[in-house]
Amino acid sequence: MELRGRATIRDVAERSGVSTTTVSHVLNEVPGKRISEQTRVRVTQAAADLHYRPNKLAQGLRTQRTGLIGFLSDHVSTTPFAGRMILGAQDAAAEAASLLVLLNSGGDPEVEEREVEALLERQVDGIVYAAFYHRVVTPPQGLRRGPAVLLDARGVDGEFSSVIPDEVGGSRAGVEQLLAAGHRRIGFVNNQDDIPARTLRLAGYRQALEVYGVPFDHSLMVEREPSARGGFDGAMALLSGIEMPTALFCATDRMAMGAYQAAQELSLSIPRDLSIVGFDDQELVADSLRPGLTTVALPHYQMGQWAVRQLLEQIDAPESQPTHALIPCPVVRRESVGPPSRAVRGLGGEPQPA
Amino acid sequence: MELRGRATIRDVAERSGVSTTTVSHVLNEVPGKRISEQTRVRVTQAAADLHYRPNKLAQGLRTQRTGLIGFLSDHVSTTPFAGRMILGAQDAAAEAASLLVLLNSGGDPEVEEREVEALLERQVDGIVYAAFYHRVVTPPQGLRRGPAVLLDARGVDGEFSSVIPDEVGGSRAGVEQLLAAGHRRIGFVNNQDDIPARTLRLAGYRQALEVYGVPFDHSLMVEREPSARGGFDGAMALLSGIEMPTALFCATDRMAMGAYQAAQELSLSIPRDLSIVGFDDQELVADSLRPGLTTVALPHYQMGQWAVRQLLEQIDAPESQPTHALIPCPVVRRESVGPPSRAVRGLGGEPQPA
DNA sequence: ATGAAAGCGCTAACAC
DNA sequence: GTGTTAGCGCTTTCAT
Repeated sequence: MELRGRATIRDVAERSGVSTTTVSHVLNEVPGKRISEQTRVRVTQAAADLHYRPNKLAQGLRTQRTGLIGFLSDHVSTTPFAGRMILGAQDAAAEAASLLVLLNSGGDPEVEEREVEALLERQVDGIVYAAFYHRVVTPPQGLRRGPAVLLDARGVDGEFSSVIPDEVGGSRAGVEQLLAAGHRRIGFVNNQDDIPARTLRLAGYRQALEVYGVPFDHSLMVEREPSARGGFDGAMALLSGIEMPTALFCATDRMAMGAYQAAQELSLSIPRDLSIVGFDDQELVADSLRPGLTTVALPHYQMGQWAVRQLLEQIDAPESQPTHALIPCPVVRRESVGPPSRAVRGLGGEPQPA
Repeated sequence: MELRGRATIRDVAERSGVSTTTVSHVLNEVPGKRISEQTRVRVTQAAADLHYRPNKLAQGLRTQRTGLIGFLSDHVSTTPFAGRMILGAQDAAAEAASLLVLLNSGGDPEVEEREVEALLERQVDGIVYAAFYHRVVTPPQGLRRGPAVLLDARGVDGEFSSVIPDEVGGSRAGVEQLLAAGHRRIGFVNNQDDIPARTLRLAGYRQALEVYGVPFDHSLMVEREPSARGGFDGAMALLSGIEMPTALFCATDRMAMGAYQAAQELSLSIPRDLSIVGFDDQELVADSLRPGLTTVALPHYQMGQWAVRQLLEQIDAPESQPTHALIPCPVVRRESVGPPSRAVRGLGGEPQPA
């Protein structure tokens, strides 16, 4: 049976001896239409016999609803996080029998506009505009022409609904892991890039300290590029200081990986001599490190899900107001956090973990 | 301007004072239809004025060609490799003005069948069936009903066109890096899973040895789970042997990461005391390790591209024979390979690294 | 060089 | 309860 040669509603109508209207009524279970049990059975049977599947294209043309959702992103699909975001979006789409049409702009605004057009031409019901890391964006103009939601991004104005991770809360929770374990000198290896995460994660770090009554010490923070290299450098700088921190909070897992390398370089054992908490929960990294890295997870799946659910709502209620969601970032505990080492705390006397 | 309220071909026809037929001819540049320069201009102008964009749904209904390609996979989108595969597919699709419709089955065959149906209902022009690691699959029945290509997978019979990485060649090239650097005792930390990569990468390893006239030594190979943990264990086993290898070839980058950890544990410096080559080129890992990991890249982008290109060809030539492609796996040189350490080669007398 | 008419497969008023 | 008719927006013979 060829893609093209499928049974149509007419075939089903003929085989069951009724009109196409009736077939449509039966198969779509249109409410308010009373159909005799007999016909219902005959139609259903005929449809089954013929392996009839409605042509969604024709359906969409008629109903002005395609069950297609555009998923437009800059680099998202090549990013390790992307998958979970897309999966969340997909699952949410599936709840409404919708499918995702994927498109990558590579970050080029012109390409972006063209791609929005391509999506619109296909009569998608709405568009999710995704960024591959939390940032502020100016979405393509075309987005205004239909329902749209920003994923892992905030628009400059609040025009579109959007969903982003609760960086502050996540960061605070991460640092609190360290504080709760007894650490008071906690170095912060921050990302130097000018993105929301930088300031937000710093804010969370400060909040956590405040909760524990620990004064913020500027000399405990460094900013580097968000790579293993940057993390290594930053950690080295912090750990080579006069009064070495007993723990490090790293703005990304890759940086945390660099911090591990620095610890190794300095013959510091984790978590005995040094505790480390990361951010991102890049499984590939966090779970592969020895010991496993305690980190803060970015809720990509949930964000993807939220975006599509919100989009579907907007499609059904076109005049609704934009909503902005903040999804929590849960801490993922592994083995990189322990009590502070006496030696470096310089207090002496307390029992020391093996 | 609302999604729904877009200008139609009729609006353009009215505005330019011609029939919709003519508009269609002009806009689609139908060959053989001579249109006066005047009308052409008028139509083009009207279309531009109205921001006319054809409704692809209607077009597709009429032409039996939607410009939609189904991309169905098991777990692919949540996998770090997925992105490049999807991107390659997308780029190839773009060449034919087609879009990708993404679907994940989660590995459930029943879900898979349903999803193929969903794709078929949408009248996709063809389907790419992708696996998230190279393996042998029995594709869903529904796939037979239209053009389809297997990506990173081989069908049990050769029914569908398919594309997979040249594991043997890649593996050989990787090991040759080590041989060329002078290594002769090369440990192989293989993946224990029963998948094509296991035997194929072993075959490549043996081929490389053969080229250099080095006999295969069974005691130099271990098989472990393909994680950092497994790599650590495997490397430990090999490096603790009586005659320690001077280099390690690891079946995956994650395992290589474990091998780095083992080296650290044994105070072996890479590449001075031990050279390591991985497989996969998981950037996140390979590029973050210190020193950078020399590894063999899996050609995900190219495979994705090949799959869609092949699919498009099949769509245009429905009766063509299935083709099977093997895409080369290039070596990515970083800093984990050096000449063998004299000390561990067991020649004696040489100075020994700290 | 241009247009009328049919029809892709489906749904939705409105009849009966 | 079921059918007739029109039409979603487009392309494509076939006329003229």
